Amino acid sequence: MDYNFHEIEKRWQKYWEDNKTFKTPEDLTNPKKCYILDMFPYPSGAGLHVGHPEGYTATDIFSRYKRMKGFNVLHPMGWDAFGLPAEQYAIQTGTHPSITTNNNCDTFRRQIKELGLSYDWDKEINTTDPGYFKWTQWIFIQLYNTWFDDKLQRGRPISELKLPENIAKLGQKEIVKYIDSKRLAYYDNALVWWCPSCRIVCANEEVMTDGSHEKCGNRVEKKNLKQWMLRIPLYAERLLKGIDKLDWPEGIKDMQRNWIGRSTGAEVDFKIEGLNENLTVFTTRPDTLFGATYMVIAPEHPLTDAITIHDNKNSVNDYIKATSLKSDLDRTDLAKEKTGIFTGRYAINPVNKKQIPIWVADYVLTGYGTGAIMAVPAHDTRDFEFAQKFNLPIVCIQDPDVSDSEQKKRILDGKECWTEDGKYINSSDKSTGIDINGMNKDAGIAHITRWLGTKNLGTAKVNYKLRDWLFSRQRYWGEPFPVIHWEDGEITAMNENELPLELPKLEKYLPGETGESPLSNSTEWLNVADKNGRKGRRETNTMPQWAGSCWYYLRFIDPKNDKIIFDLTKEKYWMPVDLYIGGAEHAVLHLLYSRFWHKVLFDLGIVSTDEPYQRLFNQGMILAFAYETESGSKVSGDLVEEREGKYFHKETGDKLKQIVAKMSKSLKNVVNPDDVTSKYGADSLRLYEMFMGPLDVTKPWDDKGVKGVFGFLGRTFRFLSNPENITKGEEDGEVVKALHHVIKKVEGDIENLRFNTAISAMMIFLNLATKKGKVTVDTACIFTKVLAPFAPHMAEELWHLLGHNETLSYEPWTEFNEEFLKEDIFDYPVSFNGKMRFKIELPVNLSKEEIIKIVLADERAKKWIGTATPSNIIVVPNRIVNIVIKN
RNA sequence: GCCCGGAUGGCGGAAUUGGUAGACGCGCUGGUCUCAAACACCAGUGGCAGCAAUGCUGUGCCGGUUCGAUCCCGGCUCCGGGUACCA
Repeated sequence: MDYNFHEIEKRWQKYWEDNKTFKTPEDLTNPKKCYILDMFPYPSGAGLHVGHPEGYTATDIFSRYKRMKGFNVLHPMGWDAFGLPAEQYAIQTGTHPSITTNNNCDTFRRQIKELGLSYDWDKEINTTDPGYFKWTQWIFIQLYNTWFDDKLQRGRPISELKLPENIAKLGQKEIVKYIDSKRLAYYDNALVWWCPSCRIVCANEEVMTDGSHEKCGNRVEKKNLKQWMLRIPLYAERLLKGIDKLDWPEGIKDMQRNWIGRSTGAEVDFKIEGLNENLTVFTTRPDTLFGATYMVIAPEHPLTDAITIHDNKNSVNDYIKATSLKSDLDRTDLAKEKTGIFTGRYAINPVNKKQIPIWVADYVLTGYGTGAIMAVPAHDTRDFEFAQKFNLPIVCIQDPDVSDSEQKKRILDGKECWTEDGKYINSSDKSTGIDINGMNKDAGIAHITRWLGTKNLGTAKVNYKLRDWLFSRQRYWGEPFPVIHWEDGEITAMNENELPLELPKLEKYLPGETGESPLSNSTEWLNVADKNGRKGRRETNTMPQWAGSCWYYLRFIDPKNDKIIFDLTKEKYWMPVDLYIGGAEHAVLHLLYSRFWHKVLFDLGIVSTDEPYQRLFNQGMILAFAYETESGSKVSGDLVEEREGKYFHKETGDKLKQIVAKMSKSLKNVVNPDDVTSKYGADSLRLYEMFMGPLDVTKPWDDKGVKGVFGFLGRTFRFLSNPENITKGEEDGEVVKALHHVIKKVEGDIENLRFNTAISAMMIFLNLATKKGKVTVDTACIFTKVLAPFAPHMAEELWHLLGHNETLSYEPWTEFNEEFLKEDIFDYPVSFNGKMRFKIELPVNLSKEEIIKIVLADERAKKWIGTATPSNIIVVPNRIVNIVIKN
């Protein structure tokens, strides 16, 4: 029978849809549950890319396998549909973004269904649906009404916030100010990244290291605007600790840890000469205080003006002005030539009472630590560079642990920077009574920190790189904030029963040049009044795209609930997500934001788990072949021709080099899943994407590889669909062994997401079966089930041809039998000095002595031993025999 | 600079993480079928030498540990990802 994949796939897709085969079980008593989630796509106008099916097929295989293993499976799909492209299209054409979005969703849905992915479409969600974003707004209100109790390390309702007595006395305005200062969501002036091209504010995370906007590549600027911010740093410690328990790739965990950027040290107070103020610095190396020869404050530091003495005012102000004009790109420029200016004033080093100059320099950042540092040029590379440039003293206080005596001398003389450990020198002072000379780093830090504490000069302190999350965008196509700014300055959140707050229809979608969102054009929507006639204005910013994707996995559990965000019993049953697969580009942002919201919801008793995603896996990118000339210029794919495995330019005839690059329109090497499906079928596309290589690595698409798996599927179908090949009665022993081997291999590989080797094992089995010419019905059925998660359409068809009337989606997975896998004989490799020379078949239960005896008696062994005497013979049972001969 | 990851045939990749390197697939070569091609099927395929048996060599480079190293340790080179004046 021919492998008519078009007909087979269409028929089974219809069957699954008509029968709602993949409807999520309602019965929540099955203790085996599995929540398998994909990172839901942004439905772009271009349709599905071959990168999408990679992750989707992986979760689909896992889902289908778990169903056969008797699990209740939740496997949903939806659309992260707020976003800039639909809005920009609206600006150009006037088409409402919801129309564009719905069209794109239709395309995506059709394409995904054509891949035979086993989603429960009754659970489909769309972040732009008011029934969905009602609850996004609702969560924002929860954040607004939550404060973080530092002692208990958890979020609590704002109603439980106790007012300090001194605040309570100050009156309503100060009380509100105090409460607002504790809310997880707050509204404030913020120096923000502004993309003049997109006319939009960007989060720190959306600005690339070269100062360009992630979305459009144009350069961003700083702008001071009123913005909504979320206090994610309060959860830094929880977010950091939570990472340890997660079954995530170590690399991703490291990236999150680095992003959170915890560092321990101390805050130290320095007295300022002639000012009744302390200058507080944060340092990770309080032990190096004796080497602190100057101090630096950020240009934006609040004390800058007070510290600068009269004579230096002009020069310092000029410097501050110059740095503020610098874009951050220049400020973090590669050259990083340090600049700075002396304030004219001195601080007192607490450990030795020495006067040290205070400088202003932009290599000290205002947003980290206290915005001021003590500079230890001998042991910090940045300070060293600065001190050299401005001729500031460099005092070495650690005897470097280096063997090179010249280098050692340079370091001791302050001519070279030493950042490693070493025993302290020059680190004692009679007037203060401290002496850490001879100690090493750990002891020194502990000693000095303790001393600072007892003298009230400083305290141990932990700092994080993680900053407040800028949460508003000057955009139309996003969730409106459920808040009102009243004319008297009060800000209130809307009542939960007034949600959702929908977007107004607009004539024009273009944002203002000044940073005003397009919503400010909609006066009717914008202006409100309360029952007392007090006038107010709605927030014109909208939420960033992260908002909808921060919690969608929760709504999937109960997507149609219009009474509450989700049913708590259902949440308790399904959470946490057991497997989450998506691209590594979300390693920090989405996953960190999402974990933050989840923890807040957990603290408020809304969710039952502390972490949302128990197991995470990142699929690698799929690249494509591209071609370039010897000089390295790229050649479009349609201008390349292949001759005898070599590549040439069709027009110039030049020899071309095959390289691997991202798929791009300009290189004409974009692979469209629709083309692959129509040529080879969805099962082939699925199988190829899984067979290309390990799921997590980047790998190039190769059309010829699709043909390979297509051939395998064709052979499988032709063999198993032919009744002549299917027999009754006892199965051949070798086939039984191979069958159980493939069951075991596939099972283990699916659990570990190693689909490429699972497929290879199935190929090996089929090769054996075709060689044998026939298999029993039982074997055919079992192998069909093994294949089912990977090539579900064909497996259903075979299952049907083998005499079944129902879907095999819930057929119990056949457990492999270890008995069948046992070997009686092992083919021992015999090696001499580690080099394999010949093999010898021996029963598996022989003793070492017996093995040695038989091997040494072998003619081939005699040849290799010759006249020598083996000095040692190593026998590893059922592994190897190694004979050691010394010459 | 710092933090991760990687380097195995012509290509994608396997190897129970110390025990037969190159599974499986692609490509290539030869053959069967065909008027021919495509499809399908059979055989071969790391490199070098040899008609062959077989031998030598081989997992980015240098060195080490070991009876034995793709795997462990030390030192490099190159490639990919993240991040960056975070004190």
